[in-house]
Amino acid sequence: MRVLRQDAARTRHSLLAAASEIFAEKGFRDATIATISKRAGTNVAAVNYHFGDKQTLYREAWRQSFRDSMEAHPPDGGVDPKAPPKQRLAGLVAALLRRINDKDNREFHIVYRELANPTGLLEEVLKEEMLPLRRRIIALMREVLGRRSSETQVRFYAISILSQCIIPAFINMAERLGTSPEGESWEVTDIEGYAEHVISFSLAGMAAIGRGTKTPAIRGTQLPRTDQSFEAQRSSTDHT
Amino acid sequence: MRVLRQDAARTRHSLLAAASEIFAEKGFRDATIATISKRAGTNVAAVNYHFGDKQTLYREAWRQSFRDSMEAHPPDGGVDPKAPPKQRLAGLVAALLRRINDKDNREFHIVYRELANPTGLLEEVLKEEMLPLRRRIIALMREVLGRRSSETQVRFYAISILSQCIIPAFINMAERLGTSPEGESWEVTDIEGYAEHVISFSLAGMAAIGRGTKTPAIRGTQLPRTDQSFEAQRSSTDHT
DNA sequence: GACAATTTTAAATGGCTAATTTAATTTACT
DNA sequence: AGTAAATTAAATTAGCCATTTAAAATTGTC
Repeated sequence: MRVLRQDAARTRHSLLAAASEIFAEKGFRDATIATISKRAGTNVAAVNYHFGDKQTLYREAWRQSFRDSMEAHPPDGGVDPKAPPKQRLAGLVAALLRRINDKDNREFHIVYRELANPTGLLEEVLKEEMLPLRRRIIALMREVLGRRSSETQVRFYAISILSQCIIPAFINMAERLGTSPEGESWEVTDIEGYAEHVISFSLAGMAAIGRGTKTPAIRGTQLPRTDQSFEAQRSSTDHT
Repeated sequence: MRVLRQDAARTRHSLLAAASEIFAEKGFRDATIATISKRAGTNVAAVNYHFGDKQTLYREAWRQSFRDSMEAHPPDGGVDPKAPPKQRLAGLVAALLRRINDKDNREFHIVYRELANPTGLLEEVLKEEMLPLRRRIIALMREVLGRRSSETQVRFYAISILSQCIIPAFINMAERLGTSPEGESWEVTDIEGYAEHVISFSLAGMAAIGRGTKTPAIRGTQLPRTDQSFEAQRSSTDHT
């Protein structure tokens, strides 16, 4: 009969931790079991002993990172669930920003690399964990916007807000490529300050919906539509 | 003495086109010369004959894609340079959105993969081509916001707008992973409609800056700061 | 404190992929 | 027709890694 041993649990944890780091740094393919077990301070065979194979380790590492991440930054941002919607939205934004930009966040980086080089290994896990987050955001947005707003409006506003929360992390990655000289970087160092900006910016933007379909400011800026954008593009002047 | 031949130019072009596609699909490492030359309809040796090595082909392919992309969607969005700032901003946003989300845009995808798996091969080229874009945006933002706005404010607003333009492309990638069920996708299919939303949303958000430092709506949503966030920079309030 | 299962280890196994070069052949241009 | 340019197929060269095995070490229990 199986007996759980102390040492086993310890190496299992080291492996998970190391795997999260390495997978976040290199993605599934470029991360080698050798590197991972080295950082974990164990033998290569340990991975297959404890997890069966690399793929399982990958999934488990992501799960672990996700749990850690959500625990460190609960999605309500510490705002009372009974607080008014706008305040809860502020909490959500702050939490999201803190979570994604937490330097200890491996989860985001793993997903990021998965997006660029899909392995398909996280499909189920992602579906399972991301959907509730989406529903939470949409529900909150609907509350803030009021029920006169359409489905697409709710989605567009949600996207606008989400995008602002995600981008600092992308910027950080881009900056690591060595683009942009001194003082001309997009990098966001003051996440808390930025969070305040996002909230004030977004609430003001959302308030516009209450003041009629379009603000006067918009009427002046009629979007010039280009020819190809009218009829669903016919493969923009393809030079075959 | 060297003579330029017709066939040479043709295969060179096919190679560039094929390379752009494949590099955009797979990134530098996973793209093989074999695949590229096959799609181009030439022999494997052709790459080395015409470009010397894979790396040069990579750089050239990106350059080509970038040129195509910028030509298809000029950054002013077709708005008269003498038009009022807000209108020019609308043009810039529309152009950016169209450019990034053009299904023929390889450039963006190549950079995207480069971010996840950096090769360092595009460093110079990127620096060279992206900086002017950044400066253009910042200058325009400063114009729209007026000169009472601080450096950080200008940057934050620019980031807010940029993020909204970039995200649809990221969403598309994420959706390709097969996450999110029917009708619960973040995907943006109507780019033109979304562009209008971004502009109205953002102009309203920016208008808030004129109405005092904070709108009444914000005062109610005091951000609960976490311990580690206090110390953090107070650069968000510096009116330079 | 010895036994048996659990865990760790070092070394070996097996398998796969790809850029680049060469030398021969074909093509295009004068 | 002749020659340099361009294409081709095949060979060359190079690298890297997950997993398994069998033996050694450890842990917990009786």
